[in-house]
Amino acid sequence: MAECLFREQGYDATTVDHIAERAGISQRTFFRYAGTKEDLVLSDFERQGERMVDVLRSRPATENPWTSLRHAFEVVVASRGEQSDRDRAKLMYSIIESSPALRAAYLDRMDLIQRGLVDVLLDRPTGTDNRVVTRALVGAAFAALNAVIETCDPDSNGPDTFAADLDHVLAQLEPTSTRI
Amino acid sequence: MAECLFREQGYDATTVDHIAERAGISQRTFFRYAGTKEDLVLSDFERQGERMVDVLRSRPATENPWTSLRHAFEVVVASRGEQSDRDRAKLMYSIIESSPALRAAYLDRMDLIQRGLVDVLLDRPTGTDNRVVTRALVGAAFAALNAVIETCDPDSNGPDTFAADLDHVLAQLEPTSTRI
DNA sequence: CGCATCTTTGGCAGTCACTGTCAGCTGTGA
DNA sequence: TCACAGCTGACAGTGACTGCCAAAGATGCG
Repeated sequence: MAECLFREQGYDATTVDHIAERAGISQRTFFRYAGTKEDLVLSDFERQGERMVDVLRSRPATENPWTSLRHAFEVVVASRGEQSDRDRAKLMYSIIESSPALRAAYLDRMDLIQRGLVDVLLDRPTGTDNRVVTRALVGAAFAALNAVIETCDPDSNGPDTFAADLDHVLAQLEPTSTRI
Repeated sequence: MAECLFREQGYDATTVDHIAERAGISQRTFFRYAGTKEDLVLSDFERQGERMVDVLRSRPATENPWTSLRHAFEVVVASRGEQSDRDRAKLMYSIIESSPALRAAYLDRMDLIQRGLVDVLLDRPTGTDNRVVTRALVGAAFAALNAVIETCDPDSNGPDTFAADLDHVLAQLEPTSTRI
């Protein structure tokens, strides 16, 4: 819906009034449902984040955290299965990148997701209760994920290059002391 | 100046009009100089980022990137030398944490700094020109830095616990293939 | 069906950050 | 003293967002 407008005239140039009019509702109703103009773009990521937390919680507590995080990232990999999904993701990221405020909000959501994952890892009976290192570990894994998302060649992308790239970068980045 | 107001009544509750009035200038002049309300808080970090890029560029191109980044982070360590510096940093981070929008903007600046560091590393004649992995590496190092900043016990902080903590987390997080 | 009640919706006014424009003031050099 | 450049402030406007209230619609019950 609104994505079409964003794609056509850009995120910043599209006013909420315009979106509401196109949707056939009042501006007031728009804000009641969407919460925020940013949420139109970012709510998808938020939902992905929640699923990542769920997946992480479902992993065995004795599993290597790095491996568990890789499984959580499967949520993102899965969201890029079809070509149409990949096109949509590409569009979303180009919209996000087009507006500084939106990109900032996106990074904030990512940060919140990371905090959620950290809490899950700290809840494990095994493993350290070292918040700092766990926070850093999750941040590092996300750095790998975001690097792949960000730098992933947009076009001519084979079906599952994404998963392979992610695995490659995660392997390169795996901490020396993988068992923290 | 404005920090006092932020400390006293909170960031969001302090309007630009209020700040301008306290500074004895018009709102228009405020915006001409400060650019943005957020910049009042974040310009310090921006300057730190530039210095980090300078430091990284001054390191030998053959140096292990992880080590080079640690040297760049010395900028942050140095900015916490005195107790008064640490108090100020604590205040700044509490202000940032108090406003979602401000935290988002902070994360955005951090991201921009990382991109700057990535470009420096990619300019090195030695080393790979693998953007994805380099991006992830810098992100991982920043994850360590931010984890320490974020989780650093605010009070009863010995003089240079910060540097020690940072070294510890960076060591734990150092990628398996430290030489990428 | 009629009525009461709850929810949904829209309009209105207001706040706050931010911008463009323009007119007035200030300082500087000729 | 005059001309010109730069700084400053007032003003009006935009765009996201909120609180408030009244109208409209849906729902339940006798």
